Amino acid sequence: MAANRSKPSTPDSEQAFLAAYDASRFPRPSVAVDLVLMTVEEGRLKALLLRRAEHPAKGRWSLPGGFVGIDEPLDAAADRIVHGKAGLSGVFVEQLYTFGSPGRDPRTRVISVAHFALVPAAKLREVLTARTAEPLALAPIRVPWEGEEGGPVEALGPGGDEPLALAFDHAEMLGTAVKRLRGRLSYSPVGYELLPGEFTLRALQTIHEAVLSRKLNKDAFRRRILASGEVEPTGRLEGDVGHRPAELYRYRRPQRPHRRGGRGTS
Amino acid sequence: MAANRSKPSTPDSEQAFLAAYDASRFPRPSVAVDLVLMTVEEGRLKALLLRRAEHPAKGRWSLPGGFVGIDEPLDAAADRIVHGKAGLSGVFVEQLYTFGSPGRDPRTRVISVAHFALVPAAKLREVLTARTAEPLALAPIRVPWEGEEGGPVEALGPGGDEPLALAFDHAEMLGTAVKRLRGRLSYSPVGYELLPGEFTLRALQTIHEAVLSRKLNKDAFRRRILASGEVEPTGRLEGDVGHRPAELYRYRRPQRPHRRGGRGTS
DNA sequence: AAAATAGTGTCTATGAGACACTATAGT
DNA sequence: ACTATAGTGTCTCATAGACACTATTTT
Repeated sequence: MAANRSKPSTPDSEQAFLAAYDASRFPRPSVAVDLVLMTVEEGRLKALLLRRAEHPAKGRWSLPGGFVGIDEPLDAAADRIVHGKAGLSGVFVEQLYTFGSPGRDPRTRVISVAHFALVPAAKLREVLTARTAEPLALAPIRVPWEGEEGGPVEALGPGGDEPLALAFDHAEMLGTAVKRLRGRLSYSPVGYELLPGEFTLRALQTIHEAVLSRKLNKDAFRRRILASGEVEPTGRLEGDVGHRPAELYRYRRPQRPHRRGGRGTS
Repeated sequence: MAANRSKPSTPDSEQAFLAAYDASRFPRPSVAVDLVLMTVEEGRLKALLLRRAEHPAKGRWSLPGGFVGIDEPLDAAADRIVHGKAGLSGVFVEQLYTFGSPGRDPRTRVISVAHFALVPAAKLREVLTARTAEPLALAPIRVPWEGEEGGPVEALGPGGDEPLALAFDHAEMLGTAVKRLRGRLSYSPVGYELLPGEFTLRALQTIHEAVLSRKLNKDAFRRRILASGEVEPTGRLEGDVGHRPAELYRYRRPQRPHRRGGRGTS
């Protein structure tokens, strides 16, 4: 095992063990936060990527991220990336998984606490049009597995077919995010985070279908959503659609289900 | 924000951002792994705790843990704690959540990647009897919330009613572990990790009931488990039970569903 | 009027809870 | 024989898929 050399000779002793791992006497890793900013646009699941202009992994595409400040909570770091990098606010952010293989970053030992964020397509698209100077892309995700099997996924280029070269272990991070999102969708009202304030049930269904990569039954979907009580009709109808307009609904937030962590910092 | 002082004056630039966070120029946190070793014994969910003999949090009870070696993968560190601290092998270990509030450890900034592990009661009880020198306890967990609501939980003393004083944010870690375990149980064959190789369906049901903190329907439970194909009869019967003995079953591992992380390292 | 999608009613298949019943080892 | 639990068969209820049908707006 990798840690044997730093292990004391009395491995059964808690005190000796902790003492041997005295934080000030051993090298510490860097800790970063990476963000999987996801949306659904044109019926496809997409994620925000950034082309790396510098080494390491120069020219490859990576998730937005940054190192965690020594006095900064993890969720504050995640919010900082979301705000600073993308100018977004009020989006759903949740901790995802921590990636810590030695060698995942060639510079030094970097442990990255991946987060995922859900943003309505229009909001995320604004970021791209506002920041044309930066090499940003809203890349469609191709998921090579069914259900919640898991594993790395591909991000596709603007053509929509050729996969992009991803930096570090970011294909795995993306895959973990998709897996989590699929799991959430089944029992958690997380689809609304990807929609504007008012939406049609058809739009909500499209979100679900894009995330799950499978068609859903229209009738059963409507019944299930309406029965859940998560949604309430606004009385208004969508307009300009060339056919019968659907009613607009809004999400009834039960008690602000956006869990924005906030363990000690604003 | 906590990180503003280390933020460059051009926050829109990815390159400047990363450069400003150059890992070698800023203080790094310590990274630890803490383990929630859980079992079900006498129809109760229990966790392994350790009484801290030294500062900080001297005299309080804490989860077994340790710092992560600079070249050590996170899952290897978790295995090391499980093996070294408890002498256990072949148990189910899974990454849980990363806790990183500044101030959660009074010594220094410590970010802890919590893991949870599932161990059959007999196996975990052996550890306690083998290591009487160490202040270990297998504490019943009292969960003050329903379903998968989440939140901190209490660990109870040997009397089974008075709560133990827990160190750091370990009540939250325990709560997160219970929440995860409850979620898993519904759709993942994780209950078998808490049982010996052969078990009766009644024993499996007891596991489920203890984890979920609610009674389950006997008939529906049997039907569901048998229909799942996760289990196969051994043909043998339990013995010495003062009534009709139940048939013993064993878990049919489909393709070794124990996911033992292993991201790049053996 | 035609096109296109919104929205509703009904039938069916499936899975869980409820309940009653039979089966069997130990005392 | 009695007790306690194992194990089975059947009914009912809730939910999802399938399908047919009606409703309404734009062109």
